[in-house]
Amino acid sequence: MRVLSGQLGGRRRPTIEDVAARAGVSRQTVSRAVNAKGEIHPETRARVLAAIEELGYRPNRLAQGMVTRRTRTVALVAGDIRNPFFGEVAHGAATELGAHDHKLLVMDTYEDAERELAALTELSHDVDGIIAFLYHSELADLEAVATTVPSLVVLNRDVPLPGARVLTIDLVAGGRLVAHHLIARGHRHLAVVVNATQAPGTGRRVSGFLAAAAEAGIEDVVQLPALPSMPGGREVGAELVGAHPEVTGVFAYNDLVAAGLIGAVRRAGLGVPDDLAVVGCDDIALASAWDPPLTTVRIDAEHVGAVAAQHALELLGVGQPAPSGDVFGVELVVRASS
Amino acid sequence: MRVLSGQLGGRRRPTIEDVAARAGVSRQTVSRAVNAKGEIHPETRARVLAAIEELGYRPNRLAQGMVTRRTRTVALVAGDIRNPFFGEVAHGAATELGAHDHKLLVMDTYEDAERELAALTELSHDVDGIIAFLYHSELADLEAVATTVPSLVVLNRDVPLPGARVLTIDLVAGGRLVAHHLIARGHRHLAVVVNATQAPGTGRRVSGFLAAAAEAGIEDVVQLPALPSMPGGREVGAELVGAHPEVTGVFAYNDLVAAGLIGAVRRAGLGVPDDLAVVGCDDIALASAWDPPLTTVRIDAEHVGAVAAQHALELLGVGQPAPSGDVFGVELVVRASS
DNA sequence: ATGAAAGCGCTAACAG
DNA sequence: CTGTTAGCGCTTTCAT
Repeated sequence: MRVLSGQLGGRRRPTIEDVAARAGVSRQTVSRAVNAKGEIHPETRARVLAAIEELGYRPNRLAQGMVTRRTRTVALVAGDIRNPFFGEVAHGAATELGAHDHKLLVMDTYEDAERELAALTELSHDVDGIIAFLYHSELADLEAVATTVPSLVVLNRDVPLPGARVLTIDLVAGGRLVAHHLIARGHRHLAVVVNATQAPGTGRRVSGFLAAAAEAGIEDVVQLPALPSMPGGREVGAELVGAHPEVTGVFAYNDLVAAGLIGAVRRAGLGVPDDLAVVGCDDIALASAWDPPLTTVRIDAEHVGAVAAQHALELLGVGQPAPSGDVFGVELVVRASS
Repeated sequence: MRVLSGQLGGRRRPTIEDVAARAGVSRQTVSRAVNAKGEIHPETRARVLAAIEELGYRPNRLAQGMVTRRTRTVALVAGDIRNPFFGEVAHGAATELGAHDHKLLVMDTYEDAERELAALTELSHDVDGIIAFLYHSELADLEAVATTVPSLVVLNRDVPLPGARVLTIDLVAGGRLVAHHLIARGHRHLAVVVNATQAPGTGRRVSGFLAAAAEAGIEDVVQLPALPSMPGGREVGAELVGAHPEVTGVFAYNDLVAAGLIGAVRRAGLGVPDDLAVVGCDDIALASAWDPPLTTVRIDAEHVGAVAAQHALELLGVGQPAPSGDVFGVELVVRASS
């Protein structure tokens, strides 16, 4: 007999069989009562429910999943849950999933190609659905994942994936908005922080920014690769000050990078926005509390998470259909950093 | 008799049986090769591994769990994953768990008593372990959870739970540090934001703060209940300005509350720290980017998450023993808001 | 309206 | 070292 470490008492968890015995019916009848499936006499049903209550019975999800092939679990695969943006997405998704008795699993990729694929591959066998912010996976790999997992929702990757939902945050527009804003304020020497984990010039927000700048006749935008985090922003801020003193306006990839960048720039003795205008992206809740309050591209992260979850659930045949449309709009929130 | 589903349409996921057939051995032998358990001839092992590779076999976690009674999943139950503090904890925990092939589930409680208990009860049947920031559960309920779930790690609740791990972040000391700091700077009229979801005067950080203030002869500390979020901080900031103009120093419960509070206070025309000194708690990564940079109680959230995960795993008999000791130290980081 | 039988895919215990 | 025998707890046919 095995002793389970950490387990206090010895009582075995009641099974459907125990309930059946107690109620004087068969397992199937209990199952019917629990799942409200198939015809069942109200009186029998009441007796079963009473037995369930008395015994404190809870269906074993594993056993259920074994036969239904569902785990009632959806995973969120994102760069780094420490980024409040993903925290907000996770919150929105978890809330929506919870309303339909599903749970949320989180997995960080660090936007690393290998980790991203490993996460998808591993999860695809263990969860009902995956909601993923993807940056590196090859289409062939994604197709394999889409075939394996019952429900796949891809954000930020405009790939053709039949059977999956491909949702887009309109960051091309976001990037354009930032460029227009900076140029309208008279800035001619621009820089943009690009995600160091991605190919140069790639990424929706960056390409939108570059396109709008080019249209305005500004072709020589400085591109600064950085990790999409506060430390990444610090490094790139120092570099900007040292190597590109002519730049007066920068699009900082996201709010975290903006925070680090602003700190570094000030430490070097320059002022924001006077010497350098800084614009972020995401509009995390705290962006308005900074010094200075951050100009940034607003994304309704919780809404994105909730809608992504709705799509995941719809693909699983649970809940109401998700709203139609596959692009989330963004807007520029002008505060004091630019 | 087996029903074959592979012939016509989509390819069926290979099972251990398929691998066994392909390698010309029994299921048990495949199992041994996969789990590196029991003696197995190296040559046989190689053949099995080859078959696994060719078929792209991955063990079904549900079926495994069915017999091992393990899901390889640990849950983090916390107030609100939108709070970057919990994001950092989640990241630390997920990283540690991932290193041992376990996954992290997240569930928010909003620090609501009912949700907290519901989360614990539901999860206790579905995961191997629970790491929980708890605020409301009765001891009897916790004992029931501890009995059900194989591994329970409780943070922030000093309750006797044999078989579980009860870890403490030394927020009593944190609260004392804040009081000493404020008093040393000459503040005599103090306020403290208390968690509106908890009983007044309760909570480690608050009681530490009040105790140290009392020892210094300050008994009439203003207590302001608020939700532990930025909106909560805004409300309480407005209230502070309107109803308690004599207060010159406030301990804001956590960094989010501090952010909201500072915003509200400024909007009312007062200066921080000149008119009001504000101290937060948690030291989330962004606290140093604010206006002004926030004085706060530093908690190494990622470390807390990682160590909590180590305890959870140790209770499950996985990985190395967690470090001894059950209290996480804190320190006061003095910046410019006080 | 209810029950009986047949597994889902895997591992533990015991043979050989 | 390897195979055989039993289930884990549940739902899905198919009877009755």
